[in-house]
Amino acid sequence: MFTQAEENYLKAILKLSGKEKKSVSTNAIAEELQTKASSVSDMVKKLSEKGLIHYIKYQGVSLSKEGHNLAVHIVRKHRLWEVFLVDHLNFKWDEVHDIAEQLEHIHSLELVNKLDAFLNFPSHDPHGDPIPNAHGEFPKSSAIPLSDLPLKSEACVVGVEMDEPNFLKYLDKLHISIGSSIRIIDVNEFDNSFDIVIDGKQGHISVDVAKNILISVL
Amino acid sequence: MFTQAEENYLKAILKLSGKEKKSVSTNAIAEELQTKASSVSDMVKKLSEKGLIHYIKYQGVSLSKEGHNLAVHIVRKHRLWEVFLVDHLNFKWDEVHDIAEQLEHIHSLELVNKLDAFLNFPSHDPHGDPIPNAHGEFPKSSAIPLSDLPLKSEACVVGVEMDEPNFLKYLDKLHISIGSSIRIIDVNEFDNSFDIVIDGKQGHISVDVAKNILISVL
DNA sequence: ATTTAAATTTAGATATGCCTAAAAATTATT
DNA sequence: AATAATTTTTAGGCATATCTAAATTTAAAT
Repeated sequence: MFTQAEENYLKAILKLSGKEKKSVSTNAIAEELQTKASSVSDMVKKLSEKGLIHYIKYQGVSLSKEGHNLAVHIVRKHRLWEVFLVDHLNFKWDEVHDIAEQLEHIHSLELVNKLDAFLNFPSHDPHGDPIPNAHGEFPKSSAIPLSDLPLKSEACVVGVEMDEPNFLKYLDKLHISIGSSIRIIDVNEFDNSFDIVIDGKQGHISVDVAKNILISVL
Repeated sequence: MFTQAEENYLKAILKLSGKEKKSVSTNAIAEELQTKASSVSDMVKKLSEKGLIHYIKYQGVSLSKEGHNLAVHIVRKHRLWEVFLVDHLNFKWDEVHDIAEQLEHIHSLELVNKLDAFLNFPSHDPHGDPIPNAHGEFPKSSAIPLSDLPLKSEACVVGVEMDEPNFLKYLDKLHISIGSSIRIIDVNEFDNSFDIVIDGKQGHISVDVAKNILISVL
């Protein structure tokens, strides 16, 4: 069995290595986990000894097969619990992250799979993030950031890149939610901000917001 | 915030002090938590410094107001999660204890109360144990051990005193479950075993089993 | 009331996971 | 290529939570 600290490191490495599975630096992990590089060095040594990551001093780390599987499983748990919290306990999408951070460390394969079944095998969490299935496979998606959407093209909001409650609450205020229809009418050269239409109504957002909204072109 | 270790100690002290709230010995706690008396001494000192228990060296411990509230809250969480696991995820009553032991340490008052509402404010868990409400009040009950039931009186099974999977599975085999109607037809002097009738069918159980079945006289 | 036995506490170790500060290795700059 | 800047690692500490073994206190027995 693994500790919560170990699991959090694996999750961070999975996130940082991206789908290209690039090698991750000590500093990047420290930044992601809001800790010190020296602490990362310690932990990375331990994870390497346990065979969960590949690690060469000064060269960064990458997940081993086992480490990858474990990290994906934790992501699976996190996202399934988020679905439960929002769909069944009436939490809002900006309230569930911290609770799911705790729930993802509950150890019971049977629990995860029964929860999955109870939730009807959801493919995405309340933030539009893909949920890996029991075999660790992610549903494929063609989502791109709203900031990459060509002018005038109609698209559908399918997710967000950021879980910060303040960002999510801001989207609520803008009436942007998953499933919203969205279109860019104009890009303002001055600050790169966007004039948009959401579900028929006009609006205006910054690049930073546009970058963190994921859409699927219709 | 408190650590899981601290919470487990408080829960153990609550259990051992009983409703008479008697003082609990170091050794009893060590036995309950399957640890060493020296470890208990260390922890008890810490809990005392934090104001969660009253502690006089060599004289045992008792819960403070705050410690009692916290312990009851953990019991509340444990039992609510058990209801969720059995009623919604289709776990059997002998499978939920270990998972609930983990879930009880999730920190979020909102989560507990929303879970409570989702479950329709249950008064008892799958083992018949009373669930304290949001104010920490237990539903009152007149349950007694089956071993104390007078001969021939009809009673209803309302709970069990023990969560060990082997015991619970044995009850399943005997077709004894919460809600079963039960009656003692005879007590066998030789080994104090009981001849019983469960839901109309005859059976035979040991004292140890009878002591761990809670009933309510009709 | 001593002695013996049992329970409890302290002392000293160990393992985890984190920290600061200093050293070492790598990368960037001139 | 040598120096500077950055990154990463080591060294040494600290807090939690546990342990064994020894010392102490309380309770039981003669």
